[in-house]
Amino acid sequence: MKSFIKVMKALSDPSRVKIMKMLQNRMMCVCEIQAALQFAQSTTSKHLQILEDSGLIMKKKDGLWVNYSLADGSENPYAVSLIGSLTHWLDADAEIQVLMGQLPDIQRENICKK
Amino acid sequence: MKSFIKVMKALSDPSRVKIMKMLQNRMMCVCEIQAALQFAQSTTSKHLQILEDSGLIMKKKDGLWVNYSLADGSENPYAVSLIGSLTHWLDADAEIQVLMGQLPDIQRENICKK
DNA sequence: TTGCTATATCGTTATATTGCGATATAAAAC
DNA sequence: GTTTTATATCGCAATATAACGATATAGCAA
Repeated sequence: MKSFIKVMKALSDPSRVKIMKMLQNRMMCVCEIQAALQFAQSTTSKHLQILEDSGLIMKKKDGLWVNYSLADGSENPYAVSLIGSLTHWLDADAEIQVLMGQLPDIQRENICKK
Repeated sequence: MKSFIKVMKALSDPSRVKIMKMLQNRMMCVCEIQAALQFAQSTTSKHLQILEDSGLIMKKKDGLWVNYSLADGSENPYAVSLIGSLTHWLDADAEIQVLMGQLPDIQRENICKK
């Protein structure tokens, strides 16, 4: 029950769902996600932590960057199913489409390392 | 997005998930659900309202009783999918098994009409 | 070493959620 | 009509969540 509730809670926030949809497209570092969602860095980091803790996403350090991507699902069986469903879900959603449209312009080279 | 979030929020509470699992077994009135969950009547009613509003369950009046059952899913496409997944999910969960075990003893004839 | 950059964590505030008891509504019985 | 019963709604307290800024940590560069 606990792991199920964790996945559901993680996906009951629109911002976290947006993160899932972006990661479905490609792996991203924290500052890219932050730029896409227009959130403070601490807020972005916390959302990512909740998603990771539920087994929906995973992280991989690359020097100074931390790259987040969709989890393979080995952590939480309910996460596998939801990740799969989310693949087709919400593609027609207006908010998601706007977000996806600006995704190509969000690259860590342009955002970080000022 | 909004209807998706509604379903996820509805299912991020253990008590509401329990209600879903019970209704998967059979239709129930409010006082039966209240007895099963050991909640105040107002609390039970509120949970049911949240589930109904998300399109996960539906109600049917029968005189003084209001019978709740799983929705057919015409209200919310995400609800259909989750109702389907929940059919097999959590059957092995300890809390759910205890609840299901005491379900046969919970009948409106024994609970209401004191 | 010192600085700089990306990310994580802490502390706080505003809002949302969950529970309750009290009250209101609706339908049946008297 | 009044009473009874099942359910819904209201108002409140306790807790959880989501946002922020400030600070801490980790890794590269000089």
